[in-house]
Amino acid sequence: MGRVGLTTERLTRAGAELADEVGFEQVTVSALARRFDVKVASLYSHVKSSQDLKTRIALLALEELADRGADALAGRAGKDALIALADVYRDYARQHPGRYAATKLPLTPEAAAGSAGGRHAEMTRAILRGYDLTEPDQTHAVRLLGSVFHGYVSLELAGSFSHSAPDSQESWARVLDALDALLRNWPAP
Amino acid sequence: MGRVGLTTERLTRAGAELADEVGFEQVTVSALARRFDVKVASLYSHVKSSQDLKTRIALLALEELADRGADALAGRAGKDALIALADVYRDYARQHPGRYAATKLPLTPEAAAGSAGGRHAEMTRAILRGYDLTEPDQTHAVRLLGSVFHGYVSLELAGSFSHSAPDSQESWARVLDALDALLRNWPAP
DNA sequence: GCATTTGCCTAAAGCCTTTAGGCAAATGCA
DNA sequence: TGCATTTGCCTAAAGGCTTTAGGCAAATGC
Repeated sequence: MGRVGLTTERLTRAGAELADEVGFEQVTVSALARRFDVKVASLYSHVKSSQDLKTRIALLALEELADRGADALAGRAGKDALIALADVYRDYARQHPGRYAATKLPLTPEAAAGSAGGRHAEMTRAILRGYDLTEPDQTHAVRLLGSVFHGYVSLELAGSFSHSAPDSQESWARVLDALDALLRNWPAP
Repeated sequence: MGRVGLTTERLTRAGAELADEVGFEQVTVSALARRFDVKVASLYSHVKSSQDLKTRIALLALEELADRGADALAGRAGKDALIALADVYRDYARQHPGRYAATKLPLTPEAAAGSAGGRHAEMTRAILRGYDLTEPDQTHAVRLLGSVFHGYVSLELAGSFSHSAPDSQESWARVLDALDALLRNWPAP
């Protein structure tokens, strides 16, 4: 057999596609080898371990997501920016459920440091500049927004909102309305 | 070897303990067999599969959590109730991380139907009776609260809030203050 | 053109899941 | 109490995923 041209990069991308197709949990070095029609052991020259592969997929997804967020935020402020960033997360999760799941993989401190995690936090802070919050409330608000985005998208993806009225899309819009109202009217301690 | 007294019930409870010790992902039929000092195959008379075991642990955790919630809600209303239920989730997740992770296991529709999931939704609705919301805003608010509880607790458990000031405990309190304010002042569409 | 590097392969060990079939302890019933 | 049945745990075995070691041939570099 000739060479297929395996690469850490290609394996990571293919792993991300595989995750979207079968779920992040089901991403396996074996499945990836099958996809390239190559023996399993061959992959171990390019990724250290199954864990390493998953971490790389997570880092890729975090970067993609941060890139989309940056695009969406460009030129927007206030509620507009809030909705834009929120929709980036939700849309990404719906379009790429496996990759989105990957972003929730617990990272080692070193991996986290080299990840786009910081960019995500920074984007949320950027949104809050359109509101009138000072520290420490700004940090509390960052955490609240992160919780809502992550929580809502996770629950929606798990189907929690799909078996009752009203439509999840409608709740999403109203939840963002509510968050905007809350940020404009943040309670004093 | 004599009989150890394996039971679906005992396996489920031991599985939940194991989950809290090593993580829900690491709960394995093999590990459980080791814990009972019994051969792996023996467990298969009591649980159908590894998936079945995990589902049972998830259902157990959902029940425990609902029980705690019901206790906490008894005799409380308004912000008091909100904080009480929120703390139940957060405390449970901190005391029983493996069980908490189990509650996020995607369930089949049948399993979900027989689960305490309905009680959880009902408890959140009960809290909202202390505020002045009518449908469909009440449902939007239910989804928001669920998202915040789930999202905050997940992120906190993943360590997202542990490497920066202020303390997560403080953010939690202020986030609940903010939610209370929001519910008292829910924006019109 | 030859030496070195690189890429994928075979082999093998270890662990997890799951099914099949067996023996002995517990239980139930005369 | 004695015997039959059920029940509980065991051995055996097959199949899948992970990971390491060592080998050969294609690609690369001088």
